[in-house]
Amino acid sequence: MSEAGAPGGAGRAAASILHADLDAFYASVEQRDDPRLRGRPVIVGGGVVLAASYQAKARGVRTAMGGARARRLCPEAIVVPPRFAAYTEASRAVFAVFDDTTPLVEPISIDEAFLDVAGLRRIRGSPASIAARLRAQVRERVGLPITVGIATTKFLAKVASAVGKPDGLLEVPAGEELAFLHPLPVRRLWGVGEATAEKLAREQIVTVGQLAAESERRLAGIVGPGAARHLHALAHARDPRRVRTGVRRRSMGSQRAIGRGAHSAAELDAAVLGIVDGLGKRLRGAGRQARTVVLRLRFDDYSRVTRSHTLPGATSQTELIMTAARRLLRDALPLIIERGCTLIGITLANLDQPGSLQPTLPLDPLHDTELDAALDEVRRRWGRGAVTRGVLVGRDAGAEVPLLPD
DNA sequence: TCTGGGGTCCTAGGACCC
DNA sequence: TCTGGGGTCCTAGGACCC
Repeated sequence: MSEAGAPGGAGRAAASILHADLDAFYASVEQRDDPRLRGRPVIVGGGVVLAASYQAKARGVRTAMGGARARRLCPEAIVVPPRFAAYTEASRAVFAVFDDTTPLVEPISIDEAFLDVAGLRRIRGSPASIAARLRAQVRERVGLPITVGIATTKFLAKVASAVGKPDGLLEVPAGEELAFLHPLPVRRLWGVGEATAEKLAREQIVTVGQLAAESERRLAGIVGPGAARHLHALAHARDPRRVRTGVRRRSMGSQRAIGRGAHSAAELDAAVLGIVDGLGKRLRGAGRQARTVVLRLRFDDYSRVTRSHTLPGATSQTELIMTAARRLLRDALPLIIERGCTLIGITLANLDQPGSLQPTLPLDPLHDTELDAALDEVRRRWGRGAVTRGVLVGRDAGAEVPLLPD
């Protein structure tokens, strides 16, 4: 089965999805800004490795590895603390290059994005030449190496950039998808992590080709029906997802490590307050509202739990979020005392889901001006988008007042 | 081997309503 | 008196990604 719509009526869509991925992003920014680090093994981060330069990767250092182990593997590595402001600025500059390339840019993270260049052939040339130019511009304007994968689908473009690293350009031409994909290990499939790879290995499924040869039904017995459908499709290079612009984040969170040992209730409360205060600012800065407050805890033994509470209506008010967070914290206190807490975090979810809050406001007698004032009060407290209808209680009890959700 | 901080998506059970 | 099925919402946990 092939996608319709290729120019000239050819049966198959040309490879025109780009996946652009900065190489060892944090470490590359450090090497760019400090000439002494160039060409040398660099590790960003102390406790764990946030990023490693390719010279450090060559020695076996990997992202998320513990700092002690990384230093053992590569004692001559230069360890530098992260400078998040510099990475944010570099990312902004790189995305400006993306935006100059095509209007169809879908950011995935601080250092990677999908770009759709299907409509640009006449004015900007082939996808491969567009990608080459993009790489040159990122190098010139931002001073960073970037790898671009080109394919007919998002997933294959992403795999292509991973295989093409570092500082490379790799196209999987239309028609050659399976030949490219099937020799690769299953771990390359999006959604196969350590746990899933192990389950598959127990069934002698190690390569993408071996996975593709299995029936979806059998896969479902190994990894569950949802994952089976997903992996089966990817292994056959089926991935209909479009490059989407304007995707909004669905949750916003912050957490901090608080060290081992006993923490007083006041300490925990202060930590949560600091986190919630920061999140409230971010939330309001983004013009968003949250309905669900999630408390995340990690314990001495690295086990984790979450506790959540959903508010009746969305809010961006620090006070309301903090009230919910405090309650969650109080309920989790016995667990914290028993197991020892080393990390505490708050995630705000259900962003911009208005909910069905029905506050009651006394209005007697009912005048329009009072109703308006009451609505203003509700909107001030709970956000403008939240108000969609009202119900009259008392005289004309139960009558609905339609309100425009402004 | 030791573990940071930011996210996404899926599953499953219970409550509740029709 | 005993009994359905479907749908939504909420909570908790797990897996995964960068």
